[in-house]
Amino acid sequence: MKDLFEDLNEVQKQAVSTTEGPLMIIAGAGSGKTRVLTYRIAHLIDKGIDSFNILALTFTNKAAREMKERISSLIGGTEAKNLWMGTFHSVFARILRAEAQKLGFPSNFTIYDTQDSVNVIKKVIAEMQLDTDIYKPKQVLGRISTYKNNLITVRSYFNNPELIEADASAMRPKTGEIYRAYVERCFKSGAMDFDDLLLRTNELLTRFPEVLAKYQDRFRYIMVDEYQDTNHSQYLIVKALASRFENICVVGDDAQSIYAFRGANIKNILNFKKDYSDAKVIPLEQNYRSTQIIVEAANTVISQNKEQLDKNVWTSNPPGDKIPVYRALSDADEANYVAAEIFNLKVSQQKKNKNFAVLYRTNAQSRAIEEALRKKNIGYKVYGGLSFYQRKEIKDLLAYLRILVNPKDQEALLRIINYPTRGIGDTTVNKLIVGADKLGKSLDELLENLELYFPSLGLNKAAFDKLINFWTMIQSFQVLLKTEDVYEVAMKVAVTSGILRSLKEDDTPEGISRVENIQELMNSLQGFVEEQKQLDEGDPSLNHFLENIALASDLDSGEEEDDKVSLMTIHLAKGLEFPVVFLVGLEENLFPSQMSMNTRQELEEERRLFYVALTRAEEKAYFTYAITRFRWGKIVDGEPSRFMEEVGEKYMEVLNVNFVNSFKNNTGLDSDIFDDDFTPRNRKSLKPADSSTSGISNSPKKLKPISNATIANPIEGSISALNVGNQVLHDRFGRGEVISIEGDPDNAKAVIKFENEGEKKLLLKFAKLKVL
DNA sequence: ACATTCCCAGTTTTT
DNA sequence: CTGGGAATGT
Repeated sequence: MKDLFEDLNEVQKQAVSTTEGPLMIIAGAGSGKTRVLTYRIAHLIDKGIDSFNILALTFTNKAAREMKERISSLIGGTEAKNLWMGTFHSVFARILRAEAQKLGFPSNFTIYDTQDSVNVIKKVIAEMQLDTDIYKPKQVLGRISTYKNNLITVRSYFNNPELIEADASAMRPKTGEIYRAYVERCFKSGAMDFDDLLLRTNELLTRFPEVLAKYQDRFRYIMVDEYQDTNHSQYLIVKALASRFENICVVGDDAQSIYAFRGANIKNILNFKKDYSDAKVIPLEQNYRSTQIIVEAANTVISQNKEQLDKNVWTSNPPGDKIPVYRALSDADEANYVAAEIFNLKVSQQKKNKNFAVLYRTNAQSRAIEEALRKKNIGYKVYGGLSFYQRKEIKDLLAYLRILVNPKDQEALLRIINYPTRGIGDTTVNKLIVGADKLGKSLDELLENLELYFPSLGLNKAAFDKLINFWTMIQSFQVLLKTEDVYEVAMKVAVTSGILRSLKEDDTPEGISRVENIQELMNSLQGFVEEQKQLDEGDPSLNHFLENIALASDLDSGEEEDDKVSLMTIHLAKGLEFPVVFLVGLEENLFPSQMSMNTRQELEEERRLFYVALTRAEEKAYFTYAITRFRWGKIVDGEPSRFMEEVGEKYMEVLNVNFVNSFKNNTGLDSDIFDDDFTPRNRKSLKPADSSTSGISNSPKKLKPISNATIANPIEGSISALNVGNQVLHDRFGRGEVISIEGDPDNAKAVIKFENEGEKKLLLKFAKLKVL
């Protein structure tokens, strides 16, 4: 057995060896957080603590799996066998399965994904005959989610005049009613949504002290990763479980909190010391991942945030390259540049595809990149977006399987009762629903005894027969499930239900791919069965399979071995690292997103997101932005993201802004601005980047007709003509006067006194200034 | 009851 | 431009 401490620096050692009492590890980006966590767990077990008594909560399944593997390789798999490590959602889903009856849920409750939840809300809104323009299902669900994450149950909602008033004054007075109906419907369906997994756990631990005691006693050592992204509901669970032994270790980085939009509360980490007065705090500040340029650039940006804990992330790594900034003419140009650059680096530096990641703010941005990579025959994988299990054909087949496990799952039942079409139309289904409501029964109870209820439903004979046929088929699957494994059953379902047949009728490329997807689902079912059979305590049940995929993220399914460029949103990239990272779409209104510029808090979260993105890079980061971009089928103009301005020219190398022209046109500009630093080396950097790399010329003359505003190069229009004393107009800050100009031409900055915003120092190549 | 067409709204991020 | 949902036609 190796010495666990030999691979660690002093601070890390301290973090690993502090096993008793509350501990907060503030782990800067790339500071070896995962290493500390895994070693700490290994150390605990090494010390003789039974792994049965350890609970480790991670943010993704992938992180959990990787950490488990690393622990196993440190101390051997059998030692760590009983360790509970997983996401909040999966760990507490497991506990809820064991205790569900106490809460009136079946132990095989279904887990609704967001789509399911939205569908339920839609139906509720329709039944209440509310206007979906006012009650937008997604928004309503978001509201409900916020309530749940803050432990506001339906009952406490109606006891809280402030909440009722808030919804009323937001012109949505029925929100509470929808909330009530939604919760009731989920309960009747034996279903929990994502938020329920946490909310119901809280309910379980509060209402049943003996249950709380049981798990408190079991989990004597608790670790929480990514603590900055826990929401109130999660916070309370951890607090309750840890309150007996207080051996709680939380790890996080407030600078990387990027999930406020789904209820994460950064106060949890900021207030840890208040919650546990004897808490130790250990900061991990040495970054082992990135070059100095990257670390310092990231620090510079994040230092603009007001709300944060003091820390000083540093690195002893080499300085590395400056961050190239590519100004693209369009999203396609941007994508071509990225693809060309990847191609070049593969040739010149023998890099592999998997050394690259392209990170973007929104999933929709992947398209252009994909196209460019395909053209150059560079293998890539897109993570996130529409995940495999969210595809219609997959959800359809899964709905059949869900019914078998939990016949009360109304969402699933309604999805398939007439798919593939079998003559059970809306009229029939509505009669069923109304009848079920009147009789106080669930749909499956009606179908189970249809002869009995038939007279009161007002159905015709034809409909009756079709329903009987349908339900008989479902029953036959249920019988099959008792003897056959889930793969066999799923195969039978796909064939007998007619799903496969109806999909095969469609021989368009999309149709063919749908059949392939079904095939792939079958493969994964087969893989699941085999894997579970091999495990000591494997559980090859259908129930278990469905839970796995309900809580799986797209990150989990990747075959790591493949040599592919990774394309993903920044959110998904959290916790990952790549030698070379392209940060694309750095434009105002895209990143930062236009939805997130209303309050300082929102903007600070975007800034943290930028920090996360930049710190994923080990050796080299690139910034790109496009001055025009296709968005919802239209071309829209973009201007450079403020985040580049915030990074500062010190760390960036602007590739392709045509300064030569602006120099020639220079008429009244103070000459000493250029005299300073205009050495040959700098002159070289002033040239536009080699346009052959992008395949598109940078020359303004060849610009596609875009709007006038875009053709007016901000540099030509501003630097050359800009003098101290000029009156200028800025898009965001309004009118102002130029106080001074400084710096070399490609990085000239001006201090401008704005009428309303006061004095600001702006990097001219990014500030879109209009001289008045 | 079902298929086809047409229109519109939406893009922030996810367990 | 896409996908969902309504409207329309058979």
